Amino acid sequence: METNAETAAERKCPIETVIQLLGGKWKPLILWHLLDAAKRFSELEKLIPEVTQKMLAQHLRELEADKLVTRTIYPSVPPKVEYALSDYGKTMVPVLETMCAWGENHNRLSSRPIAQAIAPV
Amino acid sequence: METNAETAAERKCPIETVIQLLGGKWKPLILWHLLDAAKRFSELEKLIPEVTQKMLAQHLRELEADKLVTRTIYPSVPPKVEYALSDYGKTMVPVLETMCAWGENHNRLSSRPIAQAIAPV
DNA sequence: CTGTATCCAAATGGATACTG
DNA sequence: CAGTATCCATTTGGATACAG
Repeated sequence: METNAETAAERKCPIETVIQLLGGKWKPLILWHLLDAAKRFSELEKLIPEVTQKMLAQHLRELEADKLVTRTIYPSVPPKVEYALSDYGKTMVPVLETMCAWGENHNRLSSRPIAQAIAPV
Repeated sequence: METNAETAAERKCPIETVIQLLGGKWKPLILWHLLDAAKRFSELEKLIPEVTQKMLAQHLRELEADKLVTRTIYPSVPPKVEYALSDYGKTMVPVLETMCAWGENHNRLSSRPIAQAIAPV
C-alpha cells in the first residue's frame, strides 16, 4: 500500500498532456512557423503546402481553444486574420526546441548505424 | 553541399520527426514507463490499463523498429520478454523530460487564469 | 481572403478469439 | 506469458463546393 509520495510514473503522465495539445498532424509545424512572427491564414497555407484548408482551420481553432495561439481579426476589406503565439504558447518554445534538436540529430544520423549515432553524445 | 544556409523553418521541420516517432497514442507513456527499468509485456499491461494488447504490441514493435527500445527474449518456460530503452532511446530522455515539465506546469495551472500561469516562468 | 459544410478515404484504436 | 488475426468502431485527414 502506498503511503503517499507517488512516483512520476504512477500519476497521470504529463507527457500525455503535451501530446494532446500537439497531437494534430500539423500542430507542431504551425507553432514552428509562428515562432518568428505572426502569420496570416494564407501565409500558413503557403508555408505548409501539404496541409488542407480544413485541417489548417481546424488545428488553428484547437490551438486557439488551448490558448496557445491568438487570433486577431482586422476588419478590413478584404478580411485579414493574423495568428500568433500567445504568451502562454511561447512557454512551449523550449519544448519545441528540445524536440527540434533531437529531430535534427536523428535526421542527420538516420543514414548511419545507430551504434555510431549514439556514441559521441 | 551546405552552400546555402537554409533556416530551420525552411527545411523539413525536425519536430515532425519526433512527432512521427512518438506519434502513437501510447508511445510516450510506454517510453515513460521504461525510463526507470526494463519491463515485461504483462507489466506494461498492468501499468497502462487502458491500452489493449493489440496497441501495446503494435507500438512496441514500432518503437523497436525505430531502435528506441530493445526486445530481449529469455528462452524460458513460460516465455519471458523484456522491453527496455535502447541507448539510442535514452537520448530521447531530455525530450520526454522537457515535455513532462511543461505538461506538469500546464496541468497544475490549468484551473487558473492563463495570465497567472505564464507570469513567473 | 478566410473560412464552413459535406462527403469520402485512410489511419487509428478496440473487442474478441486463437496460437506457440 | 506473449503475442497474432480478424472484424468493427472511431478518429483523422482530404477533396470539393460554397459563403461572409
